[in-house]
Amino acid sequence: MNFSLRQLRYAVAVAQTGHFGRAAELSAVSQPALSQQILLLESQCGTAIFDRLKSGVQLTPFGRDFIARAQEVLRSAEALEGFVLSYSGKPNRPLRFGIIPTVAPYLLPDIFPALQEQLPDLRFTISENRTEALLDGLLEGHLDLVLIATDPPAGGPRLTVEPLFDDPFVLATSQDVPTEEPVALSSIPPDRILLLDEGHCFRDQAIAACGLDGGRGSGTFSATSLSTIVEFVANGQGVTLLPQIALRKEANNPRIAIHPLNDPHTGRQLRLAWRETTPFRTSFEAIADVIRGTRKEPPTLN
Amino acid sequence: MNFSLRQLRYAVAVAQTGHFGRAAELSAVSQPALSQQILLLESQCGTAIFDRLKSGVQLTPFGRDFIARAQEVLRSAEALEGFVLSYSGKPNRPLRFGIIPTVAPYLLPDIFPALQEQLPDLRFTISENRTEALLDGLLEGHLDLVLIATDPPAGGPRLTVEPLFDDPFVLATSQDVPTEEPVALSSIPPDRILLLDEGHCFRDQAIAACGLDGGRGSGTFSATSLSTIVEFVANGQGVTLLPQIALRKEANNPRIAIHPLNDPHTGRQLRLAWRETTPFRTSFEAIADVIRGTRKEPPTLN
DNA sequence: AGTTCATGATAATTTATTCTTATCATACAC
DNA sequence: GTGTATGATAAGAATAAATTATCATGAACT
Repeated sequence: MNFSLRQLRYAVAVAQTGHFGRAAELSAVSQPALSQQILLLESQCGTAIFDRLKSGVQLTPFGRDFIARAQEVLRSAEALEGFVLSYSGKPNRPLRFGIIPTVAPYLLPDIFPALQEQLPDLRFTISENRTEALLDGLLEGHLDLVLIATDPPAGGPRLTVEPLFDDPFVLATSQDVPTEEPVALSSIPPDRILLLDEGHCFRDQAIAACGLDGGRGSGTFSATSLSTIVEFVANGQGVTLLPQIALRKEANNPRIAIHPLNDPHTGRQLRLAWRETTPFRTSFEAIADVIRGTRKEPPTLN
Repeated sequence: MNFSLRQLRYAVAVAQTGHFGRAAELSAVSQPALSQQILLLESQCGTAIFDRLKSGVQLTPFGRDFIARAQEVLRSAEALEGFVLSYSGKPNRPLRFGIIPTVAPYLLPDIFPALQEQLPDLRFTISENRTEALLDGLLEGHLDLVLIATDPPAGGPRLTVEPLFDDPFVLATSQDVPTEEPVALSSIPPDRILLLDEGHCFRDQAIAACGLDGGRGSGTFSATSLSTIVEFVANGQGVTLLPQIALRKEANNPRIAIHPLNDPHTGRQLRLAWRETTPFRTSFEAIADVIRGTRKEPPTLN
């Protein structure tokens, strides 16, 4: 009792055509090949499925039940095959694209139109979340692709990380604070530096860049967006680091001043990450290219 | 896209054990054999089903859906296999046994207890009908086995016919009709011979034995059982042929007389018939043996 | 750091399965 | 009869799938 899907397909073909020769043709094999498999199947069943009559091939009473159940097997096998086909190659559903909050508002205006123009077959569902949540979503299968600014930790299903470009940091102060440029981060009083909430990678990066003690929390500030921080800065409540990509939007604020840092390597690297085992690797690589392309074509303000 | 049940079974085994080696053991194959099939399956899918981590094997998001559907395929395949197993070998349901009316009341008292004793695993549903209806039922699948007294016609699914024993005919007359024995059938006035309704094979056989013109119907008689005919005979309305197996019952009637025929070969042969392609051939052959056995063991009267 | 162990992948070979072509057997039609 | 249609059978070639042996890699533990 060890039939194969192939045997079932042959048997159903015979049942449908009522003719071994035509069933073989339908199955794109020679008639003896099909005959042999049917014979084998019948011997495995211990009884005949078909009555070979001169007037044509008919189902035995056993065969009627057998074929009905065999069709059920084939139906579910076809459902599986359809699922696989729909999944492989080009995605047939919106790609779930997660982006960290310190990137999304600044990059999306560039990359979303570019993606729609250059990869019109792809659709997207964008979600904004912190790095950890994004990586979880990736591993759980809730997300297909994430844009982050750190190297994901090992452990768990492996990820492919595709670097996009570097994003240097600059210092934002209120307009009325005189500063010589380029600024040395070490010259800034630690308690003047405004940071995002815990959990934002940009907070950790800013802490590292300024050589601060991460454990200390001023506690009085709570900001989940750079725009909010910029408002604090504009009101003279302190200074902050900003990633360069944020400048086009945030530097419009006339009440703040932007200052380059004396260490030009202070910054972050933006990257795409996806499950190494994704079916959409090719699409993701194309997306990375498109995103890199947006850095050149529209000459950024900053 | 041409996966096999075997590949699906391997994949489900890996999903269940989370371990290629144990999955191979469970599937009773070597680990490389299973690995190869999984790899092949994944390449057919165009994407990975499993993430091979050091901490164990996990399903990819795609793999979760894939395995769920694969299990559905395997479930229906197992249902088919279960059906086949339940069908093959010993029948697991009552065998539908059809018997012609001129045999059933006379043979059943012998063979039913014998079958129950000698083949206790088998159960029966007995139905009484004329030959043509029985053969139809056999071909339609409503009956498994029939006991008839003629050679079934060719055409339609082929039947296996297993002869049981000969059943000679005798003449029944009313008690007050003096007759010299053995009787020559030709000596009987045709219009004195009482016959069963159309469609009973025994009617045709009696007509043939007496050399009558089958077309002619006396019209005034309508009898569907030999017992009724015997009552007619007892009342002096004519004579009839009786099969020997009927005598034990019918010859108890004190108002009739039984006379052997001068041609000892006049009679019928009882036979079992079943579909050549039945799964129960072995059981049917055993049944034939049991029925033949009943002719010897209980020494029949006359 | 180096060693060992566990685990899955890979390679080479053998074994099973499934195909193909050619041919046969049988019933039916004319 | 003779030809035609149909499914079964035979023999050998082609594929598919198994086996054993070995490798590669990362984790665990001296």
